[in-house]
Amino acid sequence: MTRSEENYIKTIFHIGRQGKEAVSTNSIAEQMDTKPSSVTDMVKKLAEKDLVNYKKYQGVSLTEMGNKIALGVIRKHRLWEVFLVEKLDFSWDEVHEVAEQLEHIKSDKLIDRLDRLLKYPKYDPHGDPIPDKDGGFEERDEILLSEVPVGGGGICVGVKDSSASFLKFLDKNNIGLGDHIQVLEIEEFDGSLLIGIGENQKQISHQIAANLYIKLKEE
Amino acid sequence: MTRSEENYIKTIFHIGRQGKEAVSTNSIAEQMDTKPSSVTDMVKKLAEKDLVNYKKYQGVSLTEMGNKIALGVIRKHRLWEVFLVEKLDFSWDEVHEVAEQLEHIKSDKLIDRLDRLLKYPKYDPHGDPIPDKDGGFEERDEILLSEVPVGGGGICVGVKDSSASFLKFLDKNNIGLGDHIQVLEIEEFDGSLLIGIGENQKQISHQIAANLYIKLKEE
DNA sequence: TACTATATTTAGTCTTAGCTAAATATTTGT
DNA sequence: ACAAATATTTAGCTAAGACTAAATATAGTA
Ligand SMILES: [Mn+2]
Ligand SMILES: [Mn+2]
Ligand SMILES: [Mn+2]
Ligand SMILES: [Mn+2]
Repeated sequence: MTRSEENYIKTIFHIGRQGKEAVSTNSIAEQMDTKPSSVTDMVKKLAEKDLVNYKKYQGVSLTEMGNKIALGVIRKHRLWEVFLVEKLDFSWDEVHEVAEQLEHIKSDKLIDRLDRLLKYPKYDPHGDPIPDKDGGFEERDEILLSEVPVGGGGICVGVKDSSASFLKFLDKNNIGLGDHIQVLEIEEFDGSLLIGIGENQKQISHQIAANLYIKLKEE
Repeated sequence: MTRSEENYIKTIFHIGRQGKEAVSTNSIAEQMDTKPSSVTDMVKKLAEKDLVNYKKYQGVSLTEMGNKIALGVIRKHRLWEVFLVEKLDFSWDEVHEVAEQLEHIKSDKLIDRLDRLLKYPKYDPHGDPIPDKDGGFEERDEILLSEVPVGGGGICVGVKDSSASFLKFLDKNNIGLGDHIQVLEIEEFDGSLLIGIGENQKQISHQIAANLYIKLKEE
């Protein structure tokens, strides 16, 4: 597997998660910041290697093998992100780019030992689950803060948008993973929310709420 | 800098160390397991970028800039090797291949933090010095065990050949960095040596002795 | 249903980094 | 000093992975 092939497979996996129809050529091109024609070329090569199912004009989906590889790359990406934060004191908005490179390093032993060093973490710094060696996931049932009704609440366990700008914004506003959040009011006018976070209260836009995952309080 | 360019620069640096004439096309090709014609192509490109001095048929040498880059890559390589051994319990014969990949990861912050995590090591697992951020070296005055006269000795501080097979051989024979070694006898016939190592005595071939660096006892 | 807009593929080109075979320069031995 | 051996470069080819422009298929709409 070349670096480029791995990036395609990973992208197809990510797009495929939400909405389970076949993934379109254009959506891959957009996500990878490349051109549709380049995608077509690569997709043909991946189909040749039995990593994707592909029928001209009908989009593409991962085969069993492709899925396995995607999960392997994602595992590496997220473990490296944990490493950068836990061992090298990177902040959560700095890790993605570096992990994008590190995810392509080839050594099973390296990744197993890294996993051990980090004490087998289940989630990465953005709250995304880390597949285990066999591709097994920890599915957490979580809900976007924007879906929580007034009076409800829970613990903030992840972000949907993990762009540096969003993450920095959260830092600036003292919102982080592990925080207890209550929805106190929802504004009719613009959908903004008044939330209780720890001891404090804050007004946040709908946009923000739509990018925070909440694990509802067990009852 | 592409990965390939970095590898060429690094190789030119290493060959240039021993014997300070210009480095020949063929020697680069041999070292990199590639063809002389490919080397010529790449060397032209590097000359274009002012990383090497190159005159047709006259060999090649690194410019100031090329030297800087070589030292940067070597620094990364050796720091990663230390990381693998110290933090992930790799053995010294397993680290090279992985470091060969890791040395091309691009992030100044990453390498600085790694350096800090490892407590600013001065030498890698094979006893090779690690350049600091500015390319500064710790030159140690060391000598091959094969050059030590009978009666002399010191501490084993490095290996010249760091192939896995040699390193495994040393492990098997309980010879490692930090060991105190005395030359007790040198056999006329085949140049083999009787050495005192710690409390024990051992017979080793000239070949072995010619690949162990010794720091002579201060007097 | 037919026309138009959009999505996708094809054809042809480019760059990087390799290769082989042939040409040319340098070095060595007599 | 010169011929032979060796080293190096040039010329031309290849594959991966991109791109643009043109062709074609699909989808949406009147
Ligand atoms: Mn990431
Ligand atoms: Mn990547
Ligand atoms: Mn992440
Ligand atoms: Mn080393």
